[in-house]
Amino acid sequence: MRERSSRPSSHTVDVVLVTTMGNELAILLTRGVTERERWALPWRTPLVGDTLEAAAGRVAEDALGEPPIWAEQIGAFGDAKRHPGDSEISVAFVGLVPHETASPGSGYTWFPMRDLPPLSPRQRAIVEAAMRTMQGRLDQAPIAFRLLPSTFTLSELQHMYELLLGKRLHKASFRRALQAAWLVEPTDEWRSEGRGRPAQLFRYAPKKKRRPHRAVRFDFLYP
Amino acid sequence: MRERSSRPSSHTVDVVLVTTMGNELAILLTRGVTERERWALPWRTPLVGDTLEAAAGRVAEDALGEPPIWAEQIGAFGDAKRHPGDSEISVAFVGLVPHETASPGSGYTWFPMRDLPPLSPRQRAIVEAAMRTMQGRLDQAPIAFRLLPSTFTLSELQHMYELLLGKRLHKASFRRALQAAWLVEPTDEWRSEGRGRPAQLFRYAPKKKRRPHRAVRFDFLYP
DNA sequence: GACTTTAGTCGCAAAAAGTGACTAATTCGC
DNA sequence: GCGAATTAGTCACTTTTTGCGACTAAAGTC
Repeated sequence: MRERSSRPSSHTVDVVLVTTMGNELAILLTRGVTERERWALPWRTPLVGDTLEAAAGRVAEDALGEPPIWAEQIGAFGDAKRHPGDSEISVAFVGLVPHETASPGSGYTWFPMRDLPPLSPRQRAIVEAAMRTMQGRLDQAPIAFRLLPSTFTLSELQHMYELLLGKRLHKASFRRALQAAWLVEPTDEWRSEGRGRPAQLFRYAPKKKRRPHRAVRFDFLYP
Repeated sequence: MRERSSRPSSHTVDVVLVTTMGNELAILLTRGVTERERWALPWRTPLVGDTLEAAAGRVAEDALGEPPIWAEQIGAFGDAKRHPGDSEISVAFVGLVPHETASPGSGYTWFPMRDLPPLSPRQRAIVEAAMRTMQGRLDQAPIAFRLLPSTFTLSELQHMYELLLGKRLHKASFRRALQAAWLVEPTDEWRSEGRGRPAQLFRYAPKKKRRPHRAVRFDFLYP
């Protein structure tokens, strides 16, 4: 092993772990090791030879005892803003975790997105980017399905999407898009949930689909 | 200044500088400083206190004498794959440069995308990601316009998009999308380009637009 | 003047998206 | 038992967007 490789890393892997808590999104925070007075995203310094993805997975397992059902790199964040671990740059990831099976270890707490404690400027930026990245992936990867049990009602699925996207969806449109994408198939079970008509249970069962063909759309955004 | 900050960085900023050469895309490569036998993406170790964006701009200026007309971070790349500079991770950027005004410094050469020399696995991955990122931004930011002179014909603009996207576009659809986005306005000049009807010159002149409202689309891709 | 070449536009058909309103099956209050 | 309330599921209509062929316009070539 070369000498340079044994030098401590100047970058950390910071992970935004997102889950659903009741009717809103929550992210996992921890009391900073070095700065005990404020909350911070879970992070670690990657081991030598570790891939970034592996390091992110390890952060999640340290915090929750299990890996996220989906994770993706957001990017590298490093500027004048201070980081709790004093690292020069943070390579940030966003990961989704089903709330039922994930039990935070000691020192870790779920915070609802609507009511986050003060974070460092860099970490605030990371959290915002995490939400954008996750929401942008929702219609490109079937990640919402894995936050639900293996069978679910279409209303449950729609509510999951609404929660993750942070906006209401029209029932008929949602189901139409779902059908067009060939993503779910009905089971022969129904679930009666208190009042109202029982709902049919579906399972995630994607079928091959031709790639949609599209030209330029000039969807320029003016924020 | 803290002691830790004066330690050399373990990350580099690698930049994929893209330009148009004749009828195809080209990227800028340089003979590696440490490994002279192979070509590599231009890179540098960011100065202490530098933002990543600033470092990327500096790389471009070192190589071409001017900053890119657009640049965006692709992400951090760091795995088992070897990097010419031996850095643990590379924070990669993609930038676009108009070919006319950019003159590569000594040791730098434009290579057409169709005919790249052997690169390290990590840098190959970076180049591929750079293209995806750039192409994904084309309909979200007016970056193609800045590769053209301040006035241009719509055919020139369409050819630029076709070059960057790597696919043909339908003329009428392209112009319709352009009109809907309120991005260009006609000048009162016309250009006669040899044979064929003279083309009207346009300039980039964006007007405010309401944000398009869209629900979930389930455009899942099966690669 | 006929032909070629490039620019620019029209208009239709098909597909996709937004949305209100309907039917269906259940529980609750009485 | 029966109507109101509640949730599920579907239909039908309208509007918007997209793909694309075909047309007209203005230049050069021979």
